[in-house]
Amino acid sequence: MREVRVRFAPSPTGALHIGGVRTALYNYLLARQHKGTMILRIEDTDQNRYVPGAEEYIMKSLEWVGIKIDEGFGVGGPHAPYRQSERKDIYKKYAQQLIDDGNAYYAFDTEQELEQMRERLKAAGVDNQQYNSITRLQMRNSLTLTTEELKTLMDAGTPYVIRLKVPKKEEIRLNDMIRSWVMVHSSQIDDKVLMKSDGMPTYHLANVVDDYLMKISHVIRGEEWLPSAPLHVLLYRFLGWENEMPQFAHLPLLLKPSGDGKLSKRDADQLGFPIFPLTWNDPTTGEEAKGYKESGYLPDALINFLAFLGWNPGTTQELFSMEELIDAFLVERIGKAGAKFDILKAQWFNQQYLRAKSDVELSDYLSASLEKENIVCSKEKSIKIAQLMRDRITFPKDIWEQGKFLFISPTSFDEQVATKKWNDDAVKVISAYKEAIQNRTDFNAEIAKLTLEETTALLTIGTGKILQALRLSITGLGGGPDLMMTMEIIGKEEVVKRIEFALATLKVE
RNA sequence: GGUCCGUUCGUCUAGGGGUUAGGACACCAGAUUUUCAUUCUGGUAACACGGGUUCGAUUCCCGUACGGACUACCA
Repeated sequence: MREVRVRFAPSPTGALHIGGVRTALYNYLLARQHKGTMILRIEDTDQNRYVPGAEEYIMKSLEWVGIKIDEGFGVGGPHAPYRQSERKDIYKKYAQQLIDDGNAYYAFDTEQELEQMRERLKAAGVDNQQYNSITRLQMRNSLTLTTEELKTLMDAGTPYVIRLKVPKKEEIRLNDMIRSWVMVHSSQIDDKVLMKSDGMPTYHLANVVDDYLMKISHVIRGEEWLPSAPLHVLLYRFLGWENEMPQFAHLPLLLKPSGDGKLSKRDADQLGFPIFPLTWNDPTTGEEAKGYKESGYLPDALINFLAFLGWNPGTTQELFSMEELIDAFLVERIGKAGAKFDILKAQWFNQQYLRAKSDVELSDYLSASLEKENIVCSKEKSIKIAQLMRDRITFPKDIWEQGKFLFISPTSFDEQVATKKWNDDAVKVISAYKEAIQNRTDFNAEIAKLTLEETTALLTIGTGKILQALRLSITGLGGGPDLMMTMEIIGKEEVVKRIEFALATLKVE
């Protein structure tokens, strides 16, 4: 196998879509597995769609999920520059070579003329209204114009494009690593524009030229490129690079959760989950789209989830670190069908990864939340809380959000629980219990429990009967983590105060 | 419309000519938790359809249906 060199080649037209992250991931896994090179190339040949900040965003996103770039944009390397807009002259040279060899030609048709052609063909009942081996003979291009006409147009500076001269009748085949042989007849491919009138190449030319020059060994990209892949094969051939042609792998698409179709930002917004790795402030619309990071997803969990969308190791193992993914990854095991995006599964992965964190790490998450709320809390206490909450959380912020009552006394009480559980027995026990713990000089979960048992035994009321009422009086809620530990964390003084407030506020129906 | 690609539980998928079609998420039930969550145990649930080939097809072939992608001087 030749040296593995793969590239991730996004367009800086906005934030990096989650599907793009998966594409980058698969490229990265292959590169790392073979001790190869991961290259980042910016495909910004469409000047109109360039969005400032997008390049920066892409790099930051890849960094966050743990995809390291070995060579390319922002890093440098032997094939710089890695921004296509800075490689104009290179493409021009190869476009010229294609023209010289008779594999491409100049075309002067205006937008209106192209439109007219399509209309005409449509009216004539032709299925394929494209610029091809037949229609090119009726258009204004260097194949139909005389040498003088051509010269006149050129001298006058008439805008033109360079089009590929696709052969009339030929079977073009391509061996895709995921789909095996794909065959397309050349009559189905149109004479694609290679160089635009603004002097920029189109994706097709730039892509093939760069992949060749950068010695790319595998092109792993989205399925949307499959229909034009034969065109790329043709370009490799015309340029004389067929032997250096990379291997192709066209990835199945990420589909929206309900119904079918490509996963879009709109779907994600509607269903309330992120579509971008990092929060993105769209400079054109001014809109802010929350990212996975800011929503509390851990990068490792996201990666694990994404890796399994369209790929699996063939075993029952589900949890994979990046290192394990690198080991296990196999392009051949990538599925063919599109995968629906299921945010619930992503959350499950997040939960798994969150739980694997140490108490100290979890307590750091809590500290971050507390800082925002201007609440001071000792490290020992926050570690205790982390231990208490660890099996109950999906996101880091849950420690705070589900444990607020540890810091804030209730001002209201769960009504349903109050009606059901707040009765004479409960009031009796809780009042006595309050007295009992007030008389204790020391206090912790163990003592809280013993005292409660003593109290209920004395009053001959089952502990279980009043426990929820006690919880209600202290937290205002009907459910939650271990109550004794909760009391220990809250502390005796505060527990007494809360019970007093509950006793004064809650009435027996 | 045309071209290309695809189709196994609701979802992600394993499997592959003869299997009780396996796992995970979700869902439901039971146990544990003096609550809720966790955890554990169990359960519901799938080979799109029609023809071939074959002793036998979910698996191979061909159609059909359905879905998707592409069909720009966008990538």
